[in-house]
Amino acid sequence: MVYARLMAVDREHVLRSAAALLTRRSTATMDEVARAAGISRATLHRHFAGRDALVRALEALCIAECEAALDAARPDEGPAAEAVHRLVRAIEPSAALLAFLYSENQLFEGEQQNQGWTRLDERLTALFRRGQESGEFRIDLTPAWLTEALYGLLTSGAWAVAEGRVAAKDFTYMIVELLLGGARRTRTPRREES
Amino acid sequence: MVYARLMAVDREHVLRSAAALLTRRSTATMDEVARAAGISRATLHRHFAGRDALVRALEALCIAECEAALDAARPDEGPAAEAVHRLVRAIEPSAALLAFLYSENQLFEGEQQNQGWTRLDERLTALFRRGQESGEFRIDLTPAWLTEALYGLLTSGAWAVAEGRVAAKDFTYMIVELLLGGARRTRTPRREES
DNA sequence: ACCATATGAGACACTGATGTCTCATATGGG
DNA sequence: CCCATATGAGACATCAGTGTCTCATATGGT
Repeated sequence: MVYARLMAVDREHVLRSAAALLTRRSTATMDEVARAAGISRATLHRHFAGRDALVRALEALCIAECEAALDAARPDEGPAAEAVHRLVRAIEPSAALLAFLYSENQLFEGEQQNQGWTRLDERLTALFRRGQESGEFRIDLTPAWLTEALYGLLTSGAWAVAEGRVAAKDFTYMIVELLLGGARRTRTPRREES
Repeated sequence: MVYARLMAVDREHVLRSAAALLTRRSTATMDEVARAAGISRATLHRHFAGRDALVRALEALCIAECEAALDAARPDEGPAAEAVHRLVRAIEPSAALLAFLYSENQLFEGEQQNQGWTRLDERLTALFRRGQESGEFRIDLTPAWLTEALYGLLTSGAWAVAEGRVAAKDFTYMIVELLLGGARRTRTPRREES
């Protein structure tokens, strides 16, 4: 297997372009995915057994990215609010892919869904819980709901940016400010801007 | 056409059960949709030319419901925050259907998408803008983003309830409080509870 | 130059869903 | 009772996407 380097098509690039395409049109065909990656359908099939395998690979990629973002955000350090801010900033590049997978609800109805999601949920939930216990966050919104809401805002944000309704540079700010501060005008409007 | 009353299958019921099913499994087949409504596939086809027509009908239904909810919420009366609260409460029964259509992004990529959505967007945007001009809402989050975020939170909320992660009775409270007040604990924690 | 491997192009069968049709039956008004 | 209509069941062709295969060609080490 010294010839492994002959593999001109790198899996990473294929997954990237597939993510970019499926984010826009979630019903794109395998042929379109292949062409978007600049390869033939046959080659695509050689790397990913089928559409299902491709989506699973994207799922794994997204989970890995989200976990990496979570690691980089150091969720256990400093004020929870700032940790959330770091997290959103770190997860932004993965938001579009997350939005695609979020709408692929068939991923979660099977008997054996990727346990990576529940691990992510737990870590996010823990972050919000920490914020509650430290007195930073209100306690009448459950950590589970805050986690779910974060997912929702990330997907909405990705969509809004893709549609041109929100400037890409405002992505993090809009999400963090809404998630933490809400729309009501009462206190600490800005600050901790990047 | 005196025999119109012979129509045993009422369109409304079919749309309702289709919405309920597609909300859970967005890839449900026409046969499943028919069976869920208690009719045969042939009859379903007699009422809706095809799957596309069915989704379009659901889209129209959802838009009508949302507009009715918006009307009932009296978005131009009283404080904008309370209007938002009334709106979310009124739109709650349609949230699941909204979530389904929201993920059906093919609806928005065609050249001629239902203009009802843009009308809804405009009315929601106007509500948030009114809140900003009255000094209730902060001005650094654009009305367009607040509108998009509301959609996102509604779909997340519907999903969370369906998954059992959030109690159905908390739906409105969780969404309104997060959208208006955010997660940060600083001021006016509860109040204006239903 | 040689050779192993990866790729592209295309053909092919298969599958699942869709849309259309027919016919028998049930329903309800006249 | 008669008849118009709606429905259910099923057959049927169609179609798009998928997965598999073959073969010719390109690529890049040796």
